[in-house]
Order: sequence, then C-alpha cells, then structure tokens
Amino acid sequence: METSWLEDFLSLVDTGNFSRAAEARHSTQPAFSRRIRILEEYVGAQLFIRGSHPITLTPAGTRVLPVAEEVLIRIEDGRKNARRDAEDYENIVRFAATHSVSLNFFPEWLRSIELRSHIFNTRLDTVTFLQCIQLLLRGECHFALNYTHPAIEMNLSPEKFTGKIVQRDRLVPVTLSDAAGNPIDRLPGTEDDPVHLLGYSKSSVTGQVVERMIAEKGSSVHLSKVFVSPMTAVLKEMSSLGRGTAWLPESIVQEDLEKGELVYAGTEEWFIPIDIRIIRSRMPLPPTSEEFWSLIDTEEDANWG
Amino acid sequence: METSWLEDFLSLVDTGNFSRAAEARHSTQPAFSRRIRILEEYVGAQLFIRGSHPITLTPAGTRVLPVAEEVLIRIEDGRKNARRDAEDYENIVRFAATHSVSLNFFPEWLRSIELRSHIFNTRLDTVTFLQCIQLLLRGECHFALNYTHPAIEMNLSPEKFTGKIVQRDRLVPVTLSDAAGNPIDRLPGTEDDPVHLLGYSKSSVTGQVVERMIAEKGSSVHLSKVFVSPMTAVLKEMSSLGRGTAWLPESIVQEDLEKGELVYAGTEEWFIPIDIRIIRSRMPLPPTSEEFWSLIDTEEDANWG
DNA sequence: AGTTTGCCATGCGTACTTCGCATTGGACAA
DNA sequence: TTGTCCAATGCGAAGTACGCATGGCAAACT
Repeated sequence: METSWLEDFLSLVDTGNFSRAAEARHSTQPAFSRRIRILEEYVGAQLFIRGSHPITLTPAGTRVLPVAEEVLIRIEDGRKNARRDAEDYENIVRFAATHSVSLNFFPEWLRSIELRSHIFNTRLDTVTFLQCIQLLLRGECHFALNYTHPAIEMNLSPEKFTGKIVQRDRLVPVTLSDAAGNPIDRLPGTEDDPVHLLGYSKSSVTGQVVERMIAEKGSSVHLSKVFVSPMTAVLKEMSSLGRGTAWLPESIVQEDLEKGELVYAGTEEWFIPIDIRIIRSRMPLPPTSEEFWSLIDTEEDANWG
Repeated sequence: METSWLEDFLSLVDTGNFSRAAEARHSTQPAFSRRIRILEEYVGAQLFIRGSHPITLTPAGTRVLPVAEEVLIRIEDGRKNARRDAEDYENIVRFAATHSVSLNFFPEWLRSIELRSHIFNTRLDTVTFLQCIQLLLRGECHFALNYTHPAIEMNLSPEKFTGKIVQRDRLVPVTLSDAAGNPIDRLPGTEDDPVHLLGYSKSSVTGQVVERMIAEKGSSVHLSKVFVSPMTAVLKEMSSLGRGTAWLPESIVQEDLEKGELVYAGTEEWFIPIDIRIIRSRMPLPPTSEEFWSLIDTEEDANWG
C-alpha cells in the first residue's frame, strides 16, 4: 500500500469532493478518483458513499480514518527521528588506534586540536593494529592512528588511502641500571650475557620494526626474548622492574630517562625512527570528520610500506 | 512510501543478507537491493551497514525498526476492522417506511417472516412517503414499504424498480357513534351537516387516494376538513374522540369496529382498496437483503402509478 | 598464489503501471 | 429544456520497476 493513498483519503474526507481533493493533492480528478478506488480495493471495503454531497464515509471508512491519521504521523515521526539519529552519528568523529597510541598519544593530541578549534564528539576504538586497518577498510572508523614505518607493510593502497604524520618519534632501547649506575643490559650483548628482550607481539608495527632491526644486525647481536606483550605500558613496567630491555617510544620514557629511573641500553645506532600517523580513506567523510582532518596542519603523506 | 518497502526492511533485518531476504520476499536480489536503497532515500538516512556479515543496522535503522513493525500491524489491523464493519453493514437489511406502516404493519410482518426463517439484522427508517422514495433512489435503504394505489404517481420507473404486495387492505371511513348508536357523521353528508373530515397531508399516498375519491364524487359529497395529520394513529385517536371521520386502514380499525367503539361512516362504495407494497431496486442487493426478498412469497408486481 | 564462492551494486531492455486529456453519464437547478 | 457540476471511463504517452546479465570486491578454499 502507498501512503499517498492515505493522504488522498484524508484530503477527500476533508473536502468531501473528489475534484476539490484532487486539486489539493496536486493531481487531476480522474487520477485521484482511481487512487481512491484502489485504496478501497486494497482495504476490501467501500469507504465513501458516492452521490451524496458532500461525500460521506461508510462505516468502514469511519474505521479507516483514525488509522490513516495515526499511520501517517507515525511514519513521519519515525523518519524525522531516523534522520536526526543519522545526523548525530555523522557528527561523531570515529577513531581507531592501538593501545599504546590510545594511552600515550591520543588524549593530549586531541586536546591540542580542540584548543585551536572546538570540542568534537569523538569515539575511539582501541584495538590491535590489524583491526585498525580492518575498521578503516570497512568504513567503520574515519581515522586510524598508528605507528608507521616505511618498511612495514600496511596493505592499504595509497591510491585509496592517505595520511598525515602527527608525531615523529623514536623507539629507544631502555633498561634499568644497576647499583653502580650501569645499564643491566647493554646492546649488542654477548654470547654469554645476552640482552634480555621484552618484545612486542609480531603483528604490531613496533614489533615488526624491532624484529627488522635485529635481523639487520645479524649475528652480532645477542638477545634472549624473555617476555612478549602487545602493550607498551606493560613492557615499560616490566622494564622498570629490571626484567630486561624494551624498545619504547622515546616520548613516553623521556621523563624516566631524565630521572635516571631508566637508562638507554644502547647508543643511537639502536634507535628506530618511527612515526605516529593518522590514516583515512580518500573517499569523502562526513563534514565534521573532514573538518577535523583539515585541522591537522601537517602535509599529507601516503608514503608507507 | 510503499508499505512493501517496510516489509522488505524487516525481511532484511531478519536475514541479515540481501539475497536471502530477496528470496523470502519473492523477488530478485537486484530489485530488492534497489527497493532498500529507495527506502533509505525516502527516510533520508542510511539504514544498513553494508559489507558486514550479517548486515547490521545503523542507528537510524534501529530507530526505524519499531516504526516499521508498528505501522504494518496498525495497517493490517485497520484493514481487517474496516472489512468487518463493511460486512456487518452489508448484513443489515435496511427498510424505509411511513409512520403508519412502521407502527401498524412492519413489526408483525417482520416477525412472521422471521418465524419462517431466522432473525435478520434490520434497520427501519420511519420517514415521509417522499423521503422513502428518495432513500430508495439513493440506495440508502434496500426496501421501501408504502401504501400504494395504481392511480398514485410514484416517480419510480418500473424498469429500475420492482415490488411485491405484502398486504391488501382498504381505507374505510370511520367515525364515532352517538348515544343512539348511529354514526355522528354519515357519508356523503349534507349541505347543512357536512361530514367532519379528519384528513391526511396531501403528500401521503393515503391523502392522495382519499382526495381523489372525494374529487370523483364531485358535488354530491359534503365535507368540512377539520383536521390534518400525516399519521394514521393520530387520525384514529381524533376520530375516537368524536372529532369527525377518517379514512383508516381497515386492518387497524377492525377491532374497534367489532367492539362498536368506531362505526363505518359510509357503505362499501366509500371504501378505497389500497395495498402495502415492498419496493426495491432491480439492481442486486447485499446477499442478506436478497435472501430477505426471496422470503416474501407473493408475486413480483411493479404495477404502480 | 590462484581459484572459487558469496555478496551487493549497476547497466540495459522490456513490460507494466499511472498519468493527463478528453469524454461520457447522471443528478440537480435555473 | 438547457446549463452546470461531479465522478467514472477510454485511450495514448510518459514514467517506473522488474528481471537478466554482469561487474567488482572480499573471504574461504585448494
């Protein structure tokens, strides 16, 4: 059934006259007459008594009248609400980020952008690196925030996605110092006294870049992987407890290094440059998300692995 | 908006899969897909997140879901009720009759027919003779019950209407008797002592036939019209009070004549044969009314003026 | 890695539906 | 009777929705 038939019906009840009602509904009398007939066939009962002036409702028509009114209102109501919901939803800027980025970078970074503009409605899904990519591919988030490195494969075509570097950082190997102030581990380690590695899971970008660096160093480096976690915070905690050496973002261990609570386990040759990058689809995003994008004032850079 | 779109919507919510839903809706996948798209355009918001398996609702879609369910139920409900109302209405046998027929004839006649068959749902509009004809012409009653007389014009084409005589009767002039047992009026009356006429309104059939008889008698009859009413019962009452002579249906004064409470004011030459006739359109009536018609076991007779 | 499978969107030609115009038929009033 | 108003119907044209075939894409399988 067509809801316009119900509007026709109400119009005819109002005017009591086919021609007048047809005019009110911006149609011709024949077309209008046919639509009323079709409605009557659909209902399965005659709704109007023709031939009386003004036209009057049959008992069946009287029954249909409140239904028509309510149904039309309910539909229009639902339509408005749905649109408003969609609008609200569109106004949410949706992010996906890994644990470390969520904890160590996102809150302050968002705040710095909002200081220059206004508060955004945001949602942050904290998931694994691969899940970030999935959410981005499926359009379930607008932006992914991840550590990236040119050598690390992302499986995101630069033709469909683009990004901006929002923070340049370094992964630095840190460890605890002993009573004499010397690191308990020192790279590259020795055969007899290997460095105790607190490593990332292989699926994370940080894990991959660390693995890669170690692989490049070849047999000159001696490591013993004593612990694995995907979370920076956990690795840092383990390191602080003297359990070994972890490659951590310099930005989050700066304070500890200054206080001497952690020390470098190697010189700059062991440092790995790494970037936090915000990545988005090249397809248009909702206006609010596009506005957010424009507020990030670094160059676009789709130069990843 | 087409309600089938809402059914499509619900089907897609159920199955979570376009192809499956299309099949359930006895349609092809492309057609189904287009209809969902059209619904989304109508609502003004995306309702489903494509690409997830099974397909999931957006916030807007979640809002639409209960509306779709309720609207469909409400419509189906209203449709059923309307049909039932129409059916009930069709089952009512609608009569129109004049006051005298309504009071003096209809109740007992209906009962005699129902004794032979079953109880009918009936409606009796008691109106004037002319209004009976109007209701019949407009189809607002199925049957008209009236006094008829071959000489009285009815303006009902015998090609479009037909009838059956349900009672043969006579209008007889009656009056009160004096202390000596003689009628206080005696037709044709004299110049000095005219008969006091209690007459019908001119628009009624009874009025017309009485007028016609008097006109035929010409100057030999001497009458003084002392009262006019369209209602037999009123005329009878006036007559019983000794106010004059009224032509009343013999059937309703029989008892009074036997008891001597009323007496004839003239001999048989003053009696007017008159019939109660049920009249209907030749067009088909609702089944119940047709059944009623078939229960009247006199010959069809469209022989009126 | 290549192939298959499942899924939704789109292009295209066809069949059907709905419309507007013109006209008919019927009721009512001057 | 004629003129007017009103609703229904015939008919040709414009518009719409469908089915079929196909395309593009991602996930599962071999």
